[in-house]
Amino acid sequence: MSQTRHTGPALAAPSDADNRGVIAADGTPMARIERAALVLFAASGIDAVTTRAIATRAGVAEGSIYRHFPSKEALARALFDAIHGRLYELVEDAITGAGNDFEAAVAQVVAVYCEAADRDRTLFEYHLTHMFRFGRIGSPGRPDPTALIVKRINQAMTEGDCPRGDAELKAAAALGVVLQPAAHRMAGRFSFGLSQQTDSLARASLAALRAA
Amino acid sequence: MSQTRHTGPALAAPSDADNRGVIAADGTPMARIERAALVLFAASGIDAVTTRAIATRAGVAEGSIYRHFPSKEALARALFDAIHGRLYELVEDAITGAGNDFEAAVAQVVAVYCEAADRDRTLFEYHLTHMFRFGRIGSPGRPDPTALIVKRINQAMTEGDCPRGDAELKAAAALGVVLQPAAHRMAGRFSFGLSQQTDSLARASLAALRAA
DNA sequence: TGTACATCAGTGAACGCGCGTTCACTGATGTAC
DNA sequence: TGTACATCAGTGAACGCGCGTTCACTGATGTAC
Repeated sequence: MSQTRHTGPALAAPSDADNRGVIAADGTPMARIERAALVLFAASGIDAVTTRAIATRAGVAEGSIYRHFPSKEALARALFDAIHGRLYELVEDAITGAGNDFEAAVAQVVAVYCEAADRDRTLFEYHLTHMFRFGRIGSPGRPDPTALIVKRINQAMTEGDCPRGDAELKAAAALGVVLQPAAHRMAGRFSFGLSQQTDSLARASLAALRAA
Repeated sequence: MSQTRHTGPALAAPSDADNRGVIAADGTPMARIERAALVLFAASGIDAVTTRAIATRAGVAEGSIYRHFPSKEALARALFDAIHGRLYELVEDAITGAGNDFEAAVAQVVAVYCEAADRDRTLFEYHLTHMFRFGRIGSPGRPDPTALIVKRINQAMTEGDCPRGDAELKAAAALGVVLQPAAHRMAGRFSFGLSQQTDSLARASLAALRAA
C-alpha cells in the first residue's frame, strides 16, 4: 500500500521517483511541456494537437519535447499513466482505510473520484476521455483501479454485505454513477463541484451496486 | 413523437429521407463507405483513420468518398448524428410509451440503451467514444436524449415519484449505470450481452436515480 | 584554483512522409424534342 | 424511336500542406587532475 495520502499539489504523487516531473507543478521546461500537452490533449484529443502547439504553449522549442519524451505518443501515454497510477493508489488507500466496512469503502472510493475530478479537472477529464485509447484491459503489471473495486465487491458478496451478482457489472454500474456526472459536467450540462455531491453520489453508487 | 418503433435493421431509422443511406445495410457504395468508416472510427478513433483505409475497406476509390461527403470530418459527424438522432427517437418513444408510470419509463429507457448497445455494437461504441467530440451541449435544434430524461425526472419529482434533487445529476447517475458497463465491455472487462442484464440495470438505474 | 573535457538540456531550421483533398476523365442513366 | 445533351457516381493519379521527428549547433554545468 502506498504511503502518500490525499496531500500534495494536483494529482502528482510527491517524491515518487518513477514519476519524476510528470504533471509536477514546478516551472521547469519538462513540467511546462507536460502541462501544455495535457491542456491541449484534454481539450481537443491527442491526434488533433500538434507538437508545434505544445511547444508554443509551453514556451519551448519544438525539439525540446524530444529531450524528455521519445515521441508525442509516449508523452500522451506518460500523462495517462501518471493519473491512472495515481488513481490506483488513491483507490487502494480508500479501500484499505475502510477495513471491513463495505459501505465506508464505497463512500471513500466515491470520494476519491469526486475529489480527483475537482482537484485537477483537466487531468481528470483527460483520463476520462482517453480511457478508450489507453485503458483497454489485458496488460499485466498495469495498475487497474477497477480491478481493486471488483475484488472488494467480491469480498462483500461472500461476507453478505452485498447481494450476489456479477461483480464486474456491479463495479461498472457503481463507477458509472460517478464518472457519468463528470462526463456531463465536461459536456457543459452543469458546473458545480462533484465534491459537493459526494454523499449523494456515494448513496447512489451503493444503491446501484446492490441492485445490479 | 416519432412513428418508428424498435423495428428495422440495425439502428437506421427506415424510410427517413433526411438520413438517406446513413448506416443503411444495403450494398451501395455509399453504405459501404459509411460502414467501413464506422468500423474503423470505432476501433481507432477518427483522426487515426485515413481516407485511404476507408476507401480500401469499402472497396471504392478514395475520390468516391467525396461524392457523398464534403470531408472526412463531415462523414464522421453524419455517422454520429445518425445514431444520436436515433437514440433520441427511441428514448422519446420509451418515455411516451410508459405514460405516467415513472418506474416503467426508467425501465424502458434502460432497455433502449441495452438493446442499442447489443444490436449494433460498433455503432453504439462509436457513439460512446465520440460523445466527447460531438456531444457538447449548446447547439439549439440538436436532438439531446439526455434532455428528455432530465425533463421526465423533473416531472417525476413534482409528482412525488422521485425524491427531490438535481435532475441533471440524477440523469447522469442513472445513465452512467448503463453506459459504464457498455464502456467496460468495450474495454474487454466482460463479454455478455447487456440485454440480458436489462432488469438488473433498470433496478440499479432507478435506485441510483432515487438516491442521488 | 585553473584547464580540458564530457554531458546534457535547449534551439530552430530543415526534412520528408503521409495525409486529406482535388481534378480531369469515363461510362451509365435520364431527358428533351 | 433516335439523337444530342446534361447529370452524376465512380476512378485513380497527382498535389501540396502540415505534421512528427531529426540534427548540427550552443551554452551551461559538472568533473578529473
